[in-house]
Amino acid sequence: MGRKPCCSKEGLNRGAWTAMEDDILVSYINKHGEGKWGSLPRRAGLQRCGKSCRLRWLNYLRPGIKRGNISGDEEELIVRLHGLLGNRWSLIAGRLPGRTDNEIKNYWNTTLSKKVLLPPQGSNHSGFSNQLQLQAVASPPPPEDAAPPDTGSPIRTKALRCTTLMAPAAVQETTPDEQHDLAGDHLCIDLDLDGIELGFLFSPWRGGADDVGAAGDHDHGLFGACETDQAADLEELLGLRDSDSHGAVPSLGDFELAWL
DNA sequence: AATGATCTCAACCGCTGGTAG
DNA sequence: GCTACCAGCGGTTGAGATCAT
Repeated sequence: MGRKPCCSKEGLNRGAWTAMEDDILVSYINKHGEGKWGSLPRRAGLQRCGKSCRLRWLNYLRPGIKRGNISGDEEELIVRLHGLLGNRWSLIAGRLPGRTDNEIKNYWNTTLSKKVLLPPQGSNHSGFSNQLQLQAVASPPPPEDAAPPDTGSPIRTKALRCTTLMAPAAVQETTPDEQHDLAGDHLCIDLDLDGIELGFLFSPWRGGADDVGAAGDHDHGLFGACETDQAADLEELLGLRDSDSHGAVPSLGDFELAWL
């Protein structure tokens, strides 16, 4: 569509950045701020395309970037989020302070994808719990009325329509049988994610059906109806629950913000 | 020590979504 | 509504590092 090809200009530097180029970029951004990547190279006096500058800044030069040594906790978080979100590296990176999407993508492709594909039986030498391995590897079972088997595809995180959000209080007012229904096949949420019902996607995080009867009063999060540690974990993973402030119910707006 | 195989990760490429005109 | 531009995303590449023989 007549789009200007990036980096096609003759005379632009390509490949690895030099220390001097890094200095120029950092000092320019420190002085003028991020943004306007298209014109930044010209204004900063860099022989690079805007995309290259943006990438260099975001993945390497930005303050607060952690490099290397991805911890076990971070690794587990990546696996869990990947099982939920798929290759949405920027979203996953958003839950890992100091990590970039590029780094997580690389780490997944070179290390974690192999680990996760290891058969779960036998020893647990990969460092993941068996449950975690299953969650990461297995696709959730499609709901009966699921639209087209777009299988293996994780959540499409762009919520198109939110039809129902059942408050935990409402759940608690239901009978035990109703609670069972609510927490059985789906969680108490009906978010239409481009044809995919969010509830079933979260179902694998639930414990067994036996857990349902144990629903207590202490969990009041968005996924409170399923009343499992996994649900609580998921809320934290998605930023829907502040680990320090148990009991806070996120608003729908919070929920959407957490996804988008 | 030499050499080929494998791994890692920074950078590039092409595409999409948002938006201003 | 159409077009063009910009920002951002995810897949891929390739140079350098590391490992195995």
